[in-house]
Amino acid sequence: MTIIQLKYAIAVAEYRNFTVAADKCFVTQPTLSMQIQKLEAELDITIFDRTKKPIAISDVGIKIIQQCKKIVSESEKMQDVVDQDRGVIGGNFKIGIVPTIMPTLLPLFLDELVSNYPMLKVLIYELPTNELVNQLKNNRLDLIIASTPLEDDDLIEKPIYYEPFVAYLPKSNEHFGKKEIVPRNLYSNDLLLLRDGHCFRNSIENLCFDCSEYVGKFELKSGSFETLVNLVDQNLGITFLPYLHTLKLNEDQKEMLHNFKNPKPAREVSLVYHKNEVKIHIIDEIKKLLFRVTKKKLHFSDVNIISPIKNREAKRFT
Amino acid sequence: MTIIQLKYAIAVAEYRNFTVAADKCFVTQPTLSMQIQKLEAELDITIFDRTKKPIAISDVGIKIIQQCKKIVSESEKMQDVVDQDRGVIGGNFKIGIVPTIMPTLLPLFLDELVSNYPMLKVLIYELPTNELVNQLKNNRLDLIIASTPLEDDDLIEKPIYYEPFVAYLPKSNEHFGKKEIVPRNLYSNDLLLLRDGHCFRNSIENLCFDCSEYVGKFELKSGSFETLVNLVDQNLGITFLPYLHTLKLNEDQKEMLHNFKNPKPAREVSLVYHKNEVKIHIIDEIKKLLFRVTKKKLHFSDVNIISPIKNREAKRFT
DNA sequence: TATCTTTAATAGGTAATACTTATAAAGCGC
DNA sequence: GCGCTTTATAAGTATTACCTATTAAAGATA
Repeated sequence: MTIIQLKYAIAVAEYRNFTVAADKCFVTQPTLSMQIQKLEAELDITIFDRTKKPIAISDVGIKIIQQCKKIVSESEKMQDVVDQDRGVIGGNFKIGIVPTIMPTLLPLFLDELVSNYPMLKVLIYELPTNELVNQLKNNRLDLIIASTPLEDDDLIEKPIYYEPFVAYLPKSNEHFGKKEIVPRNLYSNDLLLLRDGHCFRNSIENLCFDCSEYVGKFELKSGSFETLVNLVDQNLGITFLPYLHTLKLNEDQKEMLHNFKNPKPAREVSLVYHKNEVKIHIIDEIKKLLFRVTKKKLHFSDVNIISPIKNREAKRFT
Repeated sequence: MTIIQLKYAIAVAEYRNFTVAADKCFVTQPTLSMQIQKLEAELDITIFDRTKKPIAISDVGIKIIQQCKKIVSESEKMQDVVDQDRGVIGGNFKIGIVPTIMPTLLPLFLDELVSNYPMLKVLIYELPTNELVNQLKNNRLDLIIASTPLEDDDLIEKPIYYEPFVAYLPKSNEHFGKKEIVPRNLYSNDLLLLRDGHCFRNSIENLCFDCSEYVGKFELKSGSFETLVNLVDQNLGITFLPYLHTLKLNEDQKEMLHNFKNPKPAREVSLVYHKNEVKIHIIDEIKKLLFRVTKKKLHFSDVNIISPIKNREAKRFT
């Protein structure tokens, strides 16, 4: 059994086609076919059912391919170990970011990251928190940026900034024009939120309302803050926006923003990575960069940190 | 980079000698030397400092060897995946057992296990709980038998039996001869325990006393229940014995046993394994076997389960 | 210091194997 | 049936993992 054989098997599993897989592996089809045959012979199983179109993977084959991926993934970390020892910032680096953080945070650091480290190939993935954690634990991501705390013993969280929520109220709302808003004074059935599955929704639910039984006037399948803002503008309810999202609003819209009373409700945005992460030196560099670019824009201290996990109390940070 | 190269590197790291390592790998010394050189060249590092006697491992080499072990360990699981699919009970199977469970439980099942499954090579290790958990998480053990709950999200616990504690009191003790004992009526400074580090000690501490500040009359460096029994026989204090340990006492000693009042304090003894364990079908067989051989001897139901983790309350099991 | 012992590296040759190209065979759509 | 696609097989080549024999270097011993 060689690592190359495992890579070939993974390729066939992915492309369901020996010829294409061989091409992607930069070898000829017979070479790949023979190596797969040898692997199957050594393990005394059939991984692929070649009679099916496209090629099917046997039951045991599915488990074998999973194990192959694990081995190949670990073997690819060998170079990372060396790079880390040398302090080299290079190779592939996969960052996952939750959708509610992505649009405002990514533009702040991506350009500088890629130009500072030309050897580094940065791959960005936008996924919900649970999926990010899943991928991180399965070594398909090196780092995630999400709302914390996540309370997972395998993961390390390094908070980058605390981002307060700002209420976005239509002129008709009874609290419009007030200098400071208290979360619990708002009515839950006015509240417009992103679709469920977003950790942002959990945060808001922890903040003031139990929305679990609240169906709402709308079911927002594809949720973006832009949509929510537009709905509020049409007088269909109120919403909460993370502070960074409010910076891009136009002047008319900014008049509808209402700060919460201190301690402001806020989300904690952190770098999260596996405790055994090999590329820790790269994460350190990204952490420094993020600290630098966010501290100009985010300078809030007296905040209540809202957990993205359901039914967790807020923690005050001063 | 081949898996064989990684195995060679691990062997050199273990034996600190190319010639011996080559021998253990069933190849000649030049073969092994050249493969190590190729690995070092590919990674562009030096793993071994050949000028030192015995051979030294470089700083980065230590990390590399760790990674090598991970890859080799995962690659050896490939056959386990196949075996599991076929339901084959074979190959190496490493069981770790805590010292306080080992002497009474192992004789109950080991013989049957090895004779039922002649293809299975069982390796038994006796270690304290924290070390067992550590080895289990690092894939050096397949299964551990320990006092639970351990409260670790990565591990699955399958309770096998509940073993009550029995008080072993000298004739001079004020409770001697009483039909039933209540834990909290005993005095902590009479209590003889095994050395710290044993989870059993934590269990007892959760049971009735806080022994953390209690130094005791003795410091028992090597702790066995036999020693404790002998000390009690010499009127130097009292002790608690797990029920199975009391079965081997002689008639005179059995007179000194005193049952606790229901619900009896008891420890929960479980199979503990990693949630991603590949050899789950072997564990299932062992579980069935253990259920069968222990249910004859252990039939207690109204017990208080004492946690091996410090400062945890007992849970009643009826 | 000279000699012996131990151990790793090197040289040169062989056997195994991973790869190539060319071709055959099988399955599918028309 | 015919052409198209895809995998398996055959035969040859290049690579490489391995061997034996030898050299080189470092320590130990006299």
